[in-house]
Amino acid sequence: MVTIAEVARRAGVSPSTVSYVLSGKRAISVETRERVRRSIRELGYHPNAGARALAGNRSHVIALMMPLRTDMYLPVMMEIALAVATTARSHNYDVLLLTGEEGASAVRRIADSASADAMILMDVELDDERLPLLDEIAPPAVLIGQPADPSGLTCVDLDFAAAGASCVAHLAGLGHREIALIGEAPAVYERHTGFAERTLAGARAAAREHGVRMLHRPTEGTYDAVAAQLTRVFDERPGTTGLVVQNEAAIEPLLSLLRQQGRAVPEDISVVAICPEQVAAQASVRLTSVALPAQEMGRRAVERVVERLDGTVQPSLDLLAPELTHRTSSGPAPA
Amino acid sequence: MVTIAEVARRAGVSPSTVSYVLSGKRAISVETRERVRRSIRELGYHPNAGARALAGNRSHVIALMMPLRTDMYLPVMMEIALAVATTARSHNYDVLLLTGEEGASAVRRIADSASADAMILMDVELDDERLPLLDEIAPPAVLIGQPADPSGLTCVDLDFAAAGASCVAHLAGLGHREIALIGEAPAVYERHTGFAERTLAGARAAAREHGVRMLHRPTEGTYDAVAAQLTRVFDERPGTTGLVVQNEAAIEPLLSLLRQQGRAVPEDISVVAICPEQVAAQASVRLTSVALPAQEMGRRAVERVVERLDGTVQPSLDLLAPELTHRTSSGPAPA
DNA sequence: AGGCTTCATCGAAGCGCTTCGACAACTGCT
DNA sequence: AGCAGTTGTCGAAGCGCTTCGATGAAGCCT
Repeated sequence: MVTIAEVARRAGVSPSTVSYVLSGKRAISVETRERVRRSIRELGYHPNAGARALAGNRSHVIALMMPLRTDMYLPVMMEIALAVATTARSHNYDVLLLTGEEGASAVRRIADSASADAMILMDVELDDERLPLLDEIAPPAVLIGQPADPSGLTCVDLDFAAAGASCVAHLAGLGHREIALIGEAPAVYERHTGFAERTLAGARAAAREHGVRMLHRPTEGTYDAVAAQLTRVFDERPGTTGLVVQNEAAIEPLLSLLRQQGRAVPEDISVVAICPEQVAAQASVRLTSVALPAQEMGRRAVERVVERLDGTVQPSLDLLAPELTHRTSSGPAPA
Repeated sequence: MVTIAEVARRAGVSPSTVSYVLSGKRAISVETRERVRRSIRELGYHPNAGARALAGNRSHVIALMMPLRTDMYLPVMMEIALAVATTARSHNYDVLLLTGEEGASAVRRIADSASADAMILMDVELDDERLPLLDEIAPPAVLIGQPADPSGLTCVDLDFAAAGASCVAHLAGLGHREIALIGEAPAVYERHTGFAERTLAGARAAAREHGVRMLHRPTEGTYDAVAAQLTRVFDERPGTTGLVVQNEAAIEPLLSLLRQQGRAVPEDISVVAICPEQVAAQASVRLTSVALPAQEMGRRAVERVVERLDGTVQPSLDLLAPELTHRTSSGPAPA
């Protein structure tokens, strides 16, 4: 194992000088700096992480806590996690992956053991059990998602209310007067998941504003469940000409069912989805959609973390504006 | 911050005694042990990770390296990652998440800085650039996937050759005589990804053995690409009555297309997939499938790591036997 | 009873790094 | 010429833990 002492010896300086070259916390002459750098390169030196954490009081690690529920959105979560990890690396942090399984106690453990300098909590729920703990611990936390009361917290999230509204506005602008929101599984609403409720609220408000009638139908992602909900929609509101879908699993079944029923997209019925770009672009119909900017959220979360870590910025709510991309699944309402 | 010294003082013992209670490396009387434990509990003590790593020469961290390519299988990777993390926790390890982006140099960095006691490499390719490095570093590595030459390495993987074979055998057993393997994207084969090639080889061998004719058609996961490949299959071999699908993205488009073409599943055509259980069970037709045991692989990988870490076991190739579940998408070949 | 083990505990060293204060060598004033 | 300030470097302390050797007490044998 290569130590800082060996690097120092080879460069003809003291260990502390090497440390200062590495951290830049004191001025070092150009020649010395270069000599040290060369020595580091030639020996392939990487500072011992434990020693560095102990002496420096920072671990150079960001903890990433998965949601308590991992029954859904695996791809989205993975995308966020990858974005967090790569962005973190670009700021010289590593990422510790914590599962929801350990629950709130993981927050305590990581904080107490100084395993991480900061934490990112994914997919926080409106009333997340981990939140009260955040006040009691030293390392700053950034939330992906939005709890009921985000005051005093640093949050990054898509503005789901605006996303719901923009889907409705899009359809209204195309002349649709009766629409339905095909939502997440009922369980998601029952546990008051923030993003689902905010999307719904945003959509309802927009519907009111534009004088559009809107049904809300939560659904499981299975083919049969989607079929049942779709039938209900058209039974109750035969004049429905627009669908907003916020349920990744339901998308393909839905398109497939419409095809089977002889309802052409977008001639007879328009579909707007709230889902990852990739899903929208790869679906059997190229879907008009509001993107779920997973990567962007991961990236921003890390940037908020870094800011908190090396400046004294205020906690803030960072809502990404939804971007609706018009593809081929939506068009003017049939006459 | 609570230190071991405080725990010791409160329990009326020396710090070293507390350490021995924690590690169990020396005999401690029952009363002392209990007193120390109580003290730990009451103070909410968690050992400082950095100090522990430095003094003990083990970080209690397992590094999980994502594949170099992350363009695919995000849900599967996420499942593996979650299984790795939870299993690791149950053995008192944390997991450091490394992206492929950093490439092979991440192996060096983690080893040199002693950031992890072991590493798990996901989705290794036949000729993975990270492999040569593994010989040069101290921490043991476990691979998920199988390189060209697995000798001397500890690997965990589904037995894809057997998986391919069992799909073909299943169809052959139902009387099918002409089948097609709808595979991953061409790029996957071009870069010689192990699992895709082994599946193909296994399927081919089984086809030969059972006297079945088999076409192999790699395909992108888009609707249009699947449609094109499907057309080609039925043009070239109108007698095709069985499909093996190894391409998650292609599944729904495929089922949807068959429906549109008026080919009933499984009356006219049988479909067998190699995909995660959940996908097979939630598809628009309940698919006969060989499961991709993501969780099991993650779990096993950690167990191999732990074995390597605290015993001296030999490197080994751990191939999971494929399990084919018969659902409603496959049946007797039409007369 | 004296010497040997065994058991339970302690004290101190040291893991590799960061950081603080000290200091020598310059610089630029007056 | 003499002094204050600046710049570049060093030595040493100390971060909180593990572990090694030492030690005292207790139990066992002859």
